Amino acid sequence: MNQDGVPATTVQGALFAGLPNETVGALLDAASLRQTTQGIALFHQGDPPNDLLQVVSGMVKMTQIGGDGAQTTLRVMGPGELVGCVAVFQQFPYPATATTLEDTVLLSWRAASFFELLKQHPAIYDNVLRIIGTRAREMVQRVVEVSAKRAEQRIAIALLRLAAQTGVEMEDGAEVGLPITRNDLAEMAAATYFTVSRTLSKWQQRGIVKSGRRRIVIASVNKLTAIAEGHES
Amino acid sequence: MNQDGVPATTVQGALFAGLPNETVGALLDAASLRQTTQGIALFHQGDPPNDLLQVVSGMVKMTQIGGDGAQTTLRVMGPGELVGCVAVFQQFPYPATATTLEDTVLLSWRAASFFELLKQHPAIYDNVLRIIGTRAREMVQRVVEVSAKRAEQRIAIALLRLAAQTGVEMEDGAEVGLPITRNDLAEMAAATYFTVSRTLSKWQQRGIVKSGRRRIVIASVNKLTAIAEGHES
DNA sequence: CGTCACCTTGATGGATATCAAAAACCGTGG
DNA sequence: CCACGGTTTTTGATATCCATCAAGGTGACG
Repeated sequence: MNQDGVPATTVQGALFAGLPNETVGALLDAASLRQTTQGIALFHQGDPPNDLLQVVSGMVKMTQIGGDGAQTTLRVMGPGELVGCVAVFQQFPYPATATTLEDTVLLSWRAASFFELLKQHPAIYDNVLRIIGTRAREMVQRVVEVSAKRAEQRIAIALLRLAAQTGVEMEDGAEVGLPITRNDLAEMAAATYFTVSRTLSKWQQRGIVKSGRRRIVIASVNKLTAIAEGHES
Repeated sequence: MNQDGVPATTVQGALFAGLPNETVGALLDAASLRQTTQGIALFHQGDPPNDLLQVVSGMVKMTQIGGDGAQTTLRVMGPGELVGCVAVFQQFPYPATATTLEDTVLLSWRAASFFELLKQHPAIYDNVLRIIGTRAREMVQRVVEVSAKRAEQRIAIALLRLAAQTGVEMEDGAEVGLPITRNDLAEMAAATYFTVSRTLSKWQQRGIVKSGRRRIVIASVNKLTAIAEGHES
């Protein structure tokens, strides 16, 4: 891998944090590169967890589809994040489907070879533990949000999170850095796209956001944060 | 600890699974016993994560209280389960408050001494990783439930989960094994106790449950499961 | 037997989903 | 450049779920 043009010094992500160069090298040697276009499913909910993936560039969303057909987006993952890590370590079927939101490059390890690496380089354990622990805390956070907050707040939270992950500064605010439909946002916020549309319209009138087709600019992060926290007007 | 009357062979819980006797002994030696009555807070949301706890007997519930005062019960934990494990391993403030639901006995490790043990007995890592990974998967599950299901389904799910954790067989069904108020159930199901009361009344009329003051018996697990899965009448 | 905690039930309202229809937008192929 | 077709978005009307408010009932326990 190193000779593939990915020098170790540019490697980023919680998996590699604080590891000696030798271990980083071993990880990279065992990985393969995977490139995809937008809209590709990296794996499907229910598949056996054969591959551990790390986003190098691009974005991936994790969605679960319930028995009744309702889609829930669990999270959106960007560069440096591990996709499918809990499933791989626990050898459970992937609980959700991973879909690319744009052209995406990934590092990929076969589960078996990753376990091999873990055995040889126990230092990786710490990072894995940290990553999974962080994942657990994030999900706890989401449970509370969905349980206790109203749709408008959840939409604000989802938008702010997206902006933090992908936002690009504009002269008139922060624009979400990838094309996003009302429906995408609805799945992230546990609402319908009707409600999302109405909410964005209302915010636009108040000058909090500017939105177009597949495009949202946050004009006032402060006001949106206030809404997210329940300090409603 | 061994000499305190808790022979290693009776130790249970995912933390000890598969460990050599020597390691189990070291864990027990480093632990202290903690006994509490019902209704005691073991730690509070926001406290520094000083102690790792394992339930030996009894039940503990984890609740988070939001800025607006709304309580959400994240989960109920029984014998063998680790309370506060993610917070301790990540050294983050406890995200929720742990309260005993009945008289409870716990094993307790100070965070520092547990990390010491981890270093000396790396085999524990595997178990910790497994426990936290399982926690993460459970929380993902909950996100989907709360996002996509209706109140009646969530109540059914909460009841079935409680029965699985604490249920005792009766001649007329499975009784939830601890006193539980409508309000408790409401916090678990992200609903109000009014809705819980109405729902239980309806189910009682249909012969699915029998409920009294702080007491619920599931007369038909099958029917309740059908409701939980959305196969409504 | 009074008091407190818990539970039930009804009436009402608000938030949000659902249904319906049309408008805006965008890429594409003529 | 323009017309077309599909996707996305908006907006309105309505229905539904569930929270909220209000009032009283019921059981446990000192």
